[in-house]
Amino acid sequence: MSDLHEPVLGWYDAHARDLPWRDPSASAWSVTVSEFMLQQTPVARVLPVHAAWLERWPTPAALASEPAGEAVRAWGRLGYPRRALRLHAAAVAITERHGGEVPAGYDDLRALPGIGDYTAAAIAVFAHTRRHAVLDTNVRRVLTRLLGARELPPTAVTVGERARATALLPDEDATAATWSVALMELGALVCTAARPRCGECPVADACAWRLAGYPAYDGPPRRVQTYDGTDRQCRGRLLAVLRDAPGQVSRARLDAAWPGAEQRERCLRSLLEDGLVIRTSENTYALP
DNA sequence: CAGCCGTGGGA
DNA sequence: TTCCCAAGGCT
Repeated sequence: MSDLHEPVLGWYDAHARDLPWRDPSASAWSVTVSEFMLQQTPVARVLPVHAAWLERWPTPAALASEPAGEAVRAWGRLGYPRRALRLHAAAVAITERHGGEVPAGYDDLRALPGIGDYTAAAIAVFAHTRRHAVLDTNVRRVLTRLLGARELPPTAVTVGERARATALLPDEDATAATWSVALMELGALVCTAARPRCGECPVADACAWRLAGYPAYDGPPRRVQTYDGTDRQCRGRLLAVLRDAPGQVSRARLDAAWPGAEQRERCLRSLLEDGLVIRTSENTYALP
């Protein structure tokens, strides 16, 4: 038992947020939906959409029985709407290949659309209490500071990071699961990317980064993605028109949503290629 | 594998 | 106001 376990688990017990997908009664499907929605979207914005989603589609089969466009519409403004498409596709696969039950094994989960290393581990651990390292951006930042004496982790997960995270897992499955969610929560609430609250950290005394005097990040520059005027913004505008309309939308309505014709054409084409939009007639479009 | 894929809120 | 994100995945 690492001497980090007790203080971190104790801190989590006292300070963890009461989130619906963490409730003991939460289904594996609820956890799955939350993990898709939380991919790059803050908790506060996920909460209401997650509740509405579970109310409408309490099981994977319920979602799978509806057109993918309904998932895109219900996704609302969470961003990255391809996630809605992938969640719908995952529901279909779960229904067809796993009898409607969210699989518990990492490999089965990893094979589902929209589920990468992080999400497969998260569902296996948080929904099925499996013992597996969960390496999200929060956990990576916490462990990098605590053990690596650096401010931020490298761009991609390294074998060393994974080995350290795995070696640090408590022996018991349930304790390991709580440990993983506790590290995530610590990263989200205390060991934040900017302005870490070391005064509130249960393992500040053991933190290699703090003990080294908080050396500044020295890796490759981390690019800030621009947004205004990009294809992402244009796609967002076009899709918002489709989402907010009950049925089909005329080409003119879409044209009015973005000024640049060339960029608008490119983006509409890419939305069609992604399957987020379908053409319903010569001059009308709709959600799939 | 670096770049692309949305969005709205906090500092 | 402007900047910087926030529980990734895919190609």
